[in-house]
Amino acid sequence: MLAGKARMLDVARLAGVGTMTVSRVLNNSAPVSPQTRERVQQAIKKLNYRPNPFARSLRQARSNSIGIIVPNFYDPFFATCAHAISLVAKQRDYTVTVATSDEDAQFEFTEATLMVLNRVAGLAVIPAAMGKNQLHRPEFRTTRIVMLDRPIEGQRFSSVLVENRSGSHAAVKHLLDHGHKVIQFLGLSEKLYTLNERYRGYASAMCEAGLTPSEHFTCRTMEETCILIRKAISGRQPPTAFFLGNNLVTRNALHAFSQLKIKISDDVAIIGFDDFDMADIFVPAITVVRHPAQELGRVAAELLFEQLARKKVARSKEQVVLPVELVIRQSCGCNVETRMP
Amino acid sequence: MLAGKARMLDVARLAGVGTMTVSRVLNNSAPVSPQTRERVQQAIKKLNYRPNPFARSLRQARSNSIGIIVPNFYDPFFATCAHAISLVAKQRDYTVTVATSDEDAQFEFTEATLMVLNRVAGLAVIPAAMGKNQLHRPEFRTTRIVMLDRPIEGQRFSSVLVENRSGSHAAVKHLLDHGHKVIQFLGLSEKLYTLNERYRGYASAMCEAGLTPSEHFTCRTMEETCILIRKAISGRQPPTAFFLGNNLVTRNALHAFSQLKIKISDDVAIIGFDDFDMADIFVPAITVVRHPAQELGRVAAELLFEQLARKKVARSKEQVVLPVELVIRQSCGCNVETRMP
DNA sequence: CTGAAAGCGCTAACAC
DNA sequence: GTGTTAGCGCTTTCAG
Repeated sequence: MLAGKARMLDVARLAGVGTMTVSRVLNNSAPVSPQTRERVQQAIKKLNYRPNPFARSLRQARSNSIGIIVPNFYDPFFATCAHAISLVAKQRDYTVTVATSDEDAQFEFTEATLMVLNRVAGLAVIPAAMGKNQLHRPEFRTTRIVMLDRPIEGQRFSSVLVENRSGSHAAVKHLLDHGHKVIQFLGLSEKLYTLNERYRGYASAMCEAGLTPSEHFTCRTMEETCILIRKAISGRQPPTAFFLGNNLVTRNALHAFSQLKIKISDDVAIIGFDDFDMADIFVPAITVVRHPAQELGRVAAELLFEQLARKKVARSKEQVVLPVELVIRQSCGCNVETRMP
Repeated sequence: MLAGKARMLDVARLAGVGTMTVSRVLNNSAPVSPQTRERVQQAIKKLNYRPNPFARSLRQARSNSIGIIVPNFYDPFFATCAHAISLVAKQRDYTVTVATSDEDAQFEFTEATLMVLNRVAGLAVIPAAMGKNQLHRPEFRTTRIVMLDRPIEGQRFSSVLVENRSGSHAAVKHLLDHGHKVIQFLGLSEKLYTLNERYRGYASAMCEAGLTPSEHFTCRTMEETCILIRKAISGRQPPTAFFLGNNLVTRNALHAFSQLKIKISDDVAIIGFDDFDMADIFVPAITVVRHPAQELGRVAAELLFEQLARKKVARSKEQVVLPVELVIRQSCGCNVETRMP
């Protein structure tokens, strides 16, 4: 028998009960006697019955589906988060609809609106960096939303973040322990919450060591980064180490160093925030602060489902902050022996 | 006025028409006089009316949503394809639900079934490599499905592929032009369609040059790859160049070369299939055959929507094959000058 | 514990 | 061109 053809009425007839009893067995929404339940389940199996999700959603005015909005899918970090969220959703028999904001709060708003019109049960969002966030608008008042990676200021939304500051602090401390005195922070944009936090972690470590922080926040392209680094290197107090704010900055910086014939860990030491696929293969292997991307998605999804289980939209916002890990390889100056098979 | 509160009846009353007229204006499903249409549109706007997607789907027995199934999201190639598909879907006012198969045909089947039960209008799939494909089963007879990147043998499904053979042929030809005589092919698995095709392209180029192909198809881990390469290098006819079947193999091989202290382009030349994020930053920069991942997703999505527009499920299968591009950098032995900003 | 009736919001089919 | 009727398949409500 083909799935999706039988209706609830067919099941009810075969089991010799009313449709409501079938519905109750399916949803555990009211007690059903064990014998009746058994008969109904037999009938369901026999007919290969599956409830029609639209009829159900139409009646209940909400679907068994959650929405995910991330800036893009190119950044493996975002892709990994999205994947982790969808794993949890699958586990709970929810489907997932996805959309990307391209870091634009306006697009994010459009996508979120569309999802709400499609009656998603809730939303998991990595908020767009550009523009004014719109998710606090009244039309989302009744929508459960959880933020990942970046919080939204002064709002009701729960969020799951990572230890940006302490992670950066530890990384910079490691560079200081290697004897570096002039360490520069390279960021992507002042608009990004994570970059700002990481800068603070960096700055506090520098200050504690009695050193002056120095930063460039605009490593958006390889060209820009190259120019910035060249200028820094040829200055009066050339940095002997760099702390790179995220994987995009790391990418740009690596390119710049190669262009400028600067040898990493001979000429300068570096540590990046956010691990990436080739970090351990690079020569020298790049020391990084590792983001628990998978965990971030998982926890956010669980938080969302927790909220869905509650009757009312929560007024209080929860914040979960996940630990990060300093993965020491070679670019920091450590001489870690690499394994030979 | 909050969206999603007004019903079609409210609009009809305000406009002084029947609900069917509203429906017709909304769907362009039948002619409506300009004046009436105008009145209806005014009412829609005034009430901020949005049709209820569930009621619509319930009635039409299908949703305005397509499903995407890819092996995983970690591989940027898959993520990019998925993104490109969802862009097209958005353009056509379709929502997208996603799922991953983990390269397992059984999981793929489960996810596809779930999506069909959720009445997706169609499916875009990068078929799982492991296990016997299940998408030809009768329960999918009425489902529009388009395959990307990998076809399914002898089935009714349209697919969008890339020029695996000729791309590989060109890459190997390039290595031959550099004077290499012993070139080895490194693959990931014989189970992967793409790897097999690329091997054929490699082999034909070798044969045409009067040389013997030589391959290893099991570069699944860095350790395995390392052992294979070491053995090859220390053999009687050590390869002076390698052609790497996909980005995972390239990754493993790069790791192995670094472990074995083999200098790329000094000791051996390499070309990889599939561009990757750090390829141009590596020292030396890696020459690759570039996959048009974005294009692949776009074309597949358009093919799918074309099929959706047709009344009946197409019996004939179409195949689109997209060109690839040899991106010459340095690992092949070319001395391409890198730009300085 | 169980069932019958009503109706969620929309559109196909048929009037006019 | 337009309106009326019926019903998609389910669950809420209320009555037993």
